Amino acid sequence: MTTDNWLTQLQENGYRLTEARRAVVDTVAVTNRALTPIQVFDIAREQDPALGLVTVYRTLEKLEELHLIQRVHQPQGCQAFIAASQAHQHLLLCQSCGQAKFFEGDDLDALIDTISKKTGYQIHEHWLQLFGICEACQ
Amino acid sequence: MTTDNWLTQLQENGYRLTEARRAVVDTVAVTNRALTPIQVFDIAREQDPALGLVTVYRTLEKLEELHLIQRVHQPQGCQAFIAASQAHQHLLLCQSCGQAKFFEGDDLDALIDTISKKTGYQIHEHWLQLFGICEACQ
DNA sequence: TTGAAAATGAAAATCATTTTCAATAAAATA
DNA sequence: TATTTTATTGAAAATGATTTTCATTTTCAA
Repeated sequence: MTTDNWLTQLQENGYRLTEARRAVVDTVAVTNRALTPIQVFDIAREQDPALGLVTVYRTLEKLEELHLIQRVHQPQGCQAFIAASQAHQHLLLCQSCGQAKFFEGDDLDALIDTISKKTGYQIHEHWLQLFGICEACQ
Repeated sequence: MTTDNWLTQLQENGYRLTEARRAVVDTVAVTNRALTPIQVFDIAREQDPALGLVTVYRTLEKLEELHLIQRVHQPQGCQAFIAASQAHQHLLLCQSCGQAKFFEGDDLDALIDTISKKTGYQIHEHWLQLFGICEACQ
């Protein structure tokens, strides 16, 4: 299970297992849409009412550092986080309900190669994100 | 010249031409890298020392609304703006000096079509951004 | 079981951005 | 050109998100 795996990872990296971290992990690991710190706070407090917003920030920071979550960039803002994709994948976001799906984007190599030759840039990284409407919302 | 064109556009949309706006436009229109409001402020004040940061924010807001500038998303933050591309283009950013170049990305249609069929999403928009090192910085 | 060290929440501090407001400047009108 | 209307301005205050500080609590290794 993702939750337990994340907790193990935290532990293996020298972080202690606490009620607050369990609540944050339980929240973010099982949600398939991007959540802002405040949203995580609101949800996670159902499990741990004593949880502080500061601890949410601190826990998200650690989860990001361990690449267990990643920041999601959107037109409305870039403060939200989501469980990170394992392999090199890209995000597809529903503009209606926020649901997120990851997909493979290896087809980009040719395009990147072309751009590299055309511009003279050495290209090291790429961001691709798709926005649309999921089946359920259509 | 881009600067004059932007000023004309502002005027045609009912906004007045002021020293402050000229300074902000002169700054952003000629810079080929993304600038944060504070950076715009620092540069534009050389031309108009009385310029206030608030006015920078307000002017950037109007320029974005007229699609003359666009927000640039980066790992370090998403507060920076750059002169917008005319056609549908994507950004290539130098991770060393920040220089930005636009490129065409029409090759994406096939990929997007595949993802759409695979996921059931209707895809309405896509973001693609490349990061690397420009020729001068290599 | 105990004690050192990490983690916590609350409050304060910081930083970016927005709002308020009285003074000023642009441009429409006379 | 002088006048008037109205948008625009900068400063200060307010806001909202995030970070830091700190005394207290909790975890976990010994």
